[in-house]
Amino acid sequence: MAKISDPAGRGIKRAGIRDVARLAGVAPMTVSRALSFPDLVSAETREKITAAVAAIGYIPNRVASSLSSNHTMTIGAVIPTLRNSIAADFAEGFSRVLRARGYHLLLGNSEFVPGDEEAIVVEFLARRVDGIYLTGATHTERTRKFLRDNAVPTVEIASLPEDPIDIAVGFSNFGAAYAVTKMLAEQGHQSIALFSTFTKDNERQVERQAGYRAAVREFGLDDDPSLIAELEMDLKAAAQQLRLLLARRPDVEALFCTGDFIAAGALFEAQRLGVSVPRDLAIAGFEGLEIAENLNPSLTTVRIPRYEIGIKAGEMLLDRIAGRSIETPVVDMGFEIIERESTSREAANRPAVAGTTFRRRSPGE
Amino acid sequence: MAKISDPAGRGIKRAGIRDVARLAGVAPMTVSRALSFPDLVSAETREKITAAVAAIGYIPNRVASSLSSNHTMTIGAVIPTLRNSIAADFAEGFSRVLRARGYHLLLGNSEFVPGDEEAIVVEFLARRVDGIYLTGATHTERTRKFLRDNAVPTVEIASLPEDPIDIAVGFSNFGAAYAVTKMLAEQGHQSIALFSTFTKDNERQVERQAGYRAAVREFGLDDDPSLIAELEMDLKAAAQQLRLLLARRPDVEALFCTGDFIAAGALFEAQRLGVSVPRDLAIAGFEGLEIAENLNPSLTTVRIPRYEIGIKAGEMLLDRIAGRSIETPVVDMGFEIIERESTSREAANRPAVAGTTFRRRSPGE
DNA sequence: TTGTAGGCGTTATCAC
DNA sequence: GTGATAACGCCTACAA
Repeated sequence: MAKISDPAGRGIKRAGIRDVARLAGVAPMTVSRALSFPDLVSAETREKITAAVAAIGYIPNRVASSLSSNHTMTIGAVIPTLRNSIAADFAEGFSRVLRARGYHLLLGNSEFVPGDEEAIVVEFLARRVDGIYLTGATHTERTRKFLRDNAVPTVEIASLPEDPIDIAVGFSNFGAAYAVTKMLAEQGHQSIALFSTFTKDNERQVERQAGYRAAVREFGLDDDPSLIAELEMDLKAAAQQLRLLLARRPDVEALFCTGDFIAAGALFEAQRLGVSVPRDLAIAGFEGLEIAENLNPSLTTVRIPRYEIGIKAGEMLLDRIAGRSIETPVVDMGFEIIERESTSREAANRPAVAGTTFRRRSPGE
Repeated sequence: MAKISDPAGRGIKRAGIRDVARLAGVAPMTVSRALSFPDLVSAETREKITAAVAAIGYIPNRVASSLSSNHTMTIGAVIPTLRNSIAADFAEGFSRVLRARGYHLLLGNSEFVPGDEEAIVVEFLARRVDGIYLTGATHTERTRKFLRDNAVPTVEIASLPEDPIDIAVGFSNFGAAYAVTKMLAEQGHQSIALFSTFTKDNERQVERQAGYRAAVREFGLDDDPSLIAELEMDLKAAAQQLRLLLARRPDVEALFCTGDFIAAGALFEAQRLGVSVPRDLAIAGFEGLEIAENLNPSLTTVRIPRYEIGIKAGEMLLDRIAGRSIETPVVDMGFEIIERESTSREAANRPAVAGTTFRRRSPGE
């Protein structure tokens, strides 16, 4: 294999715009124009330059152009984790929009630690990103201040913050959790348990718990605190928590999980314990992952328009960067409850019930 | 909310190193040194500068420093997709190593299209990344040439390429698939089906099919081509293909899926069809996802050290960038077959068999 | 349509 | 230990 002699890149003098200009017999500025705005250059000149670029193997230096133009064509994205996470789906839609418009994504993992997020944001600012993408709406005061002081277009994803840093695209976590709990209540369940992931520094989970609690109050459901557990987004943790729950409250009738993998883990454990779903225990998930509709019984869940949220966020942020005015700074992309076998009262007797769906906007919309 | 007046960032004159220098009463060069190499500056000067930085709210401009120093502290990563993909796990380990050493990740999605990968790589080169991370070993000739000509440290992930661009970290896809098929054969299965994802431009899947075929030949198994299907990494597609397979070959005894989600989809469909696993059909997966051990029956699979591969790749690439010599350019991180209930001969009669594991290096190691 | 001058904000280099 | 100077490679602004 060809040995790469100088990893640091020193000593290798890459071709510059001057080299191209010399070969094409024009001024450097003309080369710059020919590459950025081909229409501003005569066809003849353009061809000479194109040929020179190809001959030399010239690759423009975007670092220099960024310094000069004050645009990096880069968006910094803070994402808690890519593992088992719908955050990856948001980011994927977002990144597709960016790429189509010549922007690239600089990635930072915060691991759900606001302090880490702050450090990442500062690093992004140092790199002079043109915009910033934050997952969720829980940030340190300094993060908010940095972003506003530096006037960096910023989009917050997955929530509907009351006081957004700049713009936001998401859905009502409160409303979705409320709707699921209400649905379970209307099916006659009185003791509805809640498995959520950790609420620390995660307003999405806080909102979902709040939505659950609001429904519990409104419908006069069992409000025993031992019906609630916080755990990792992890199948095994869900299995363990289900065993603990059944030990504490063997009479529990329904279980609402704020993540489909948690619901799946609970469902699998129920099967192992001989607890029939939905006959002995109804289970509902959250997120609308592909696996939900394939489980046996199929899983009732809330479909979040993950991909669409990412795309909308990308479009809005780029509009923002382009200086176009934003009609609504906080966009609610809604959610959809998908009722399937895991909460079907009939499925207790006859399995394989087809799922029915209906769409709701978040309350207050 | 505070209005951000100027999205493009113009008109807002950020504080520069000169401003800090003036306030601290030193030269700009001294400020630069104090921030990059605090030890080279007297304690007194350092304090004055630290105070000035805080007072002004100075955030250094890394674009300028990159241009000047010829280091961007950025690695460009090409990842086919973040959805349902172990590629996200590789990247997560990789990114953690980078961050600990001050590097950041620039992300590009190739969607498994080598031409797109090439365009992304060129863009990365234009941005003068210090290193490049590629998923897999299938790249266009031009991509390889660009990277070698420009002497950019490059790591290829997930395969063991014979002719690596620079360095590589992965495992033997061939060896792992061979081992699974062999295991099934030794359990007495004669007709073993294969569900893999698309082999087009994906040498990992090509290698896995090749490993399967090698075992089929070696053990004199049923080599009916209709036992093989290519499909998306998708539970529903797996369900559909299982129905087709059972229609074609109702006598099939075992099914090897080159992805755990495919295996899960097939397992769920088998349950719906009343096909008992493993009694009527043994099923094995690939990847070693968390879900595999939680299914009922638990799923036999191949554990890939996903996270570890990412970490090793990060360490090697940074070593490469630092100019340290690399002992082995292609590192095999091995794999581990995890036998669980879904292929257990005894589980047909008594369920809930604990999984047993053993570790193997790739053949030839 | 093309070219000239100057500067973007930092760091390498060498002198003090 | 500190500072002056000259790049880094391109683009903005203006001129021809």
